[in-house]
Amino acid sequence: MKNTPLSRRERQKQRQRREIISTALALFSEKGYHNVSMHEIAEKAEFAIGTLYKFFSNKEDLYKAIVTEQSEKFHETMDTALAAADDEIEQLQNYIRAKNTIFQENLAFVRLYVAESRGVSYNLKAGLDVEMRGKYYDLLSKLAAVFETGMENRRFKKIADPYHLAVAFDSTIISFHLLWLDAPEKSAFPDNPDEILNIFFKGLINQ
Amino acid sequence: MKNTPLSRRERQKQRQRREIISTALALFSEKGYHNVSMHEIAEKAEFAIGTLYKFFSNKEDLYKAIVTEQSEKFHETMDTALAAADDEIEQLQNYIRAKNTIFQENLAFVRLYVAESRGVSYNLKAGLDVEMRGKYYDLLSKLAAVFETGMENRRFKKIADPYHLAVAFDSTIISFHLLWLDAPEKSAFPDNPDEILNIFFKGLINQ
Amino acid sequence: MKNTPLSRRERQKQRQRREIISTALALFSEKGYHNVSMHEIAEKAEFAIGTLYKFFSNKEDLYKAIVTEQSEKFHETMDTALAAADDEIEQLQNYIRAKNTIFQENLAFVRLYVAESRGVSYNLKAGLDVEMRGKYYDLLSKLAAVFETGMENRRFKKIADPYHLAVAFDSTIISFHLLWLDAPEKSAFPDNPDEILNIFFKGLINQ
Amino acid sequence: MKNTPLSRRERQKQRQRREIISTALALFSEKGYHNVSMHEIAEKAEFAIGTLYKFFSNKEDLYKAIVTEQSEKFHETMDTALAAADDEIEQLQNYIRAKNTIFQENLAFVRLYVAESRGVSYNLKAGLDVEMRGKYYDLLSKLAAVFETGMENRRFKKIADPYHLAVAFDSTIISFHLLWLDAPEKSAFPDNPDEILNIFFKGLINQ
DNA sequence: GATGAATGAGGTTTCATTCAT
DNA sequence: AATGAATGAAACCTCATTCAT
Repeated sequence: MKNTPLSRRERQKQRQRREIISTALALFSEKGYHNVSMHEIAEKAEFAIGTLYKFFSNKEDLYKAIVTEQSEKFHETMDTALAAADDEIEQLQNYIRAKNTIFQENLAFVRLYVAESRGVSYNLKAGLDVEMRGKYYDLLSKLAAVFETGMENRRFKKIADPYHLAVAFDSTIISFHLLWLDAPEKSAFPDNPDEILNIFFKGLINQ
Repeated sequence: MKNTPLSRRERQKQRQRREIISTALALFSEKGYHNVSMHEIAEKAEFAIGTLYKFFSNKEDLYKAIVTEQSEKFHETMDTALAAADDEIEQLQNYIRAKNTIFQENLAFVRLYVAESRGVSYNLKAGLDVEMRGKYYDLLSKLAAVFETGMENRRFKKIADPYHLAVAFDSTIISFHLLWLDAPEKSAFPDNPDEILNIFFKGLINQ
Repeated sequence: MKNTPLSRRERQKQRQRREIISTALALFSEKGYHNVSMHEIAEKAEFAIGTLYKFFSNKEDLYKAIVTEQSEKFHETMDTALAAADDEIEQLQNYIRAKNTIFQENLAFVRLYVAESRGVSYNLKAGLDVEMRGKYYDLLSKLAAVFETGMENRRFKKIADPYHLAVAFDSTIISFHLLWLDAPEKSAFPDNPDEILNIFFKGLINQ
Repeated sequence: MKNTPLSRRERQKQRQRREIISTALALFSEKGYHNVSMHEIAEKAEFAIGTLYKFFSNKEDLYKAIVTEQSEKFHETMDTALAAADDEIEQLQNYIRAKNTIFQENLAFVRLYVAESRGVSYNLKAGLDVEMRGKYYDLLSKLAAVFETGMENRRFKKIADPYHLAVAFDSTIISFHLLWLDAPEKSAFPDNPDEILNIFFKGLINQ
């Protein structure tokens, strides 16, 4: 991460930027974009309102910075997870585990991410939206490729279109997460990937 | 509760109420809760602003009314679908078909519903949230019961916890819908339930 | 002025509009556009801030309304003055008198008008400026026509370009007004047009 | 007052001060006082914002410095022009020429000066205003003295009060300048003083 | 002495809600 | 009972000014 040694000034600036982003993320995630005022963010982050505007030219810009930054982190992690194995089943296990980790470490962001990538995002004047969805579709395609390769390998049966499988697989993971978030008592956090893998691997029908 | 036929006055009032709700739904769904003003709703519905406040005591109340009303309609339909067959596979087919129909007939609401049921509802100062989730969990339980019964019947293999299966099944359907909504060119609308059923029924692994 | 009989509502609205314009004019004229806040106008006019925005969609709009309205009144009066006589000297006398009257009756506006039509108006995002200057040049042209006709009649000598004469004549009147406004003790208000006429009519040089 | 040669330090300071003033003048003149920020001035002048405040205690102070400095230069030039001849007609010619030169060499300032001397100075919390007007009236008095002397000499006819003549004469010159500034195509720049002199010297009326 | 990051008062504008008619 | 004019709290954002380094 350390590329060029930053001046003390520069490091201080980066720290402040992260401070603002982190405060804003917490508030947005808790109350929603429209229910958080710039004053509130400034106050909680212990900066003057003007300082926020030195870092982000307006509220939307701050929001986009949060989403972009985290989304990049997320997609990097997921890509790495898929690339860390050759075996398709291992790849799927990695995928689940990576998503679990991200989910647990960024609970605040998860809400925003879900809102943006799957839910309804009128808040943003397009652009961000489009970009994020693009990345999400890329990830789904990579996941689909795992299924496809597995089918070519004869490790997997050709039970459905690989892209559809990817959609089903990913949405199932997310659902488990959200379910747990909503009502931790209703289901254990799917720490062990096997429960999900079973659903897709074993086949429900008794022939 | 009072089943006496409604007076003309009363019927007129109901009609107006529905008119407002329908206009508000269209606008909220198109632009998002925070980007629609009460004035805009009043104008499009051709009522005076004061009239809106005769029916709904504030903006949030109107929003809740929309969500509640539609959500009731939705859950009734889904319950009926599950109850319309004894055979578990038929029940699952009905479930998919009912969800497809609702999705297509209430595209405007779907956006709101997804936002609400998926855990991303900052808009509401809690309360509604809880109630809707409760209903949603009830539905998931009924779906889980189908899987459970199927397992007891030996129609289904015990590959996973029935409730988890319900979550996976339902979220997969929703994902297909949202995927199609987002990018109709990327996937056909899942009119035929078989694609989804295959994913869960056949089992991916080649033994 | 009374074209169609206005409803009481409509008349009330017009009265309020005039009230706002008049308050804003007084404040702008006293302190300058940038030194008057919308809150200040609202308070002095005894309206809520929101009410101002019902009448004028923003601060600039209010400003333009003032300037446009008064400028129209001004140019109408001046046109009428020139048209009210055939005799060129009478026309010039009328011109002076009309300007005197307007000046005295609209002292507050005079400052703004001068600022806009002659001074430097960065305040406004063009448009208004252009239009007002256009009208002012039209008036100067009409005044020039009086000089030209007079020359053709042989009532006037061809001592200079008629348009230049018009400019000199008009600016002299304005200067007298402003001089008086600034320092009433330094010069009597030029109620009697003869002093100005003498300057242009009699010729300074003793041959 | 201290005429000792300035230290290098002192000279450097003067140079910086002039640099700031000149940059600010350019910006104020281009966009207007209220549409130029101290940051913008600092940046364009290549000083830190704090440095500006070392030279001028606030924005208004900077503005006053510009106006005062230029106005002194202006009045010196005009005084010199009037003093450079004994013959009244020559004096008037000099007056016109000097004003032309100043106008052309200080177009940026002219805009500000006009705003200030013409009575439309809301920008300043009084004070400057009064001083500048005083100087302007002094100049007018000197010009009036030329007319008065000319009348006593019998070079000029007593067609009007000398002070009034001075006002008319000066305002006519300014008008020609502004007219040219506004719409160069509508009138040639009055390089040759004769056109203006004719207007006042020859007398319009044919007897 | 110079710097420029930080401040926060104050500006414009929106919009949910009230209430006299 | 319906209306919609009026309200004003509160949002976003700018920028003159200060002061620690």
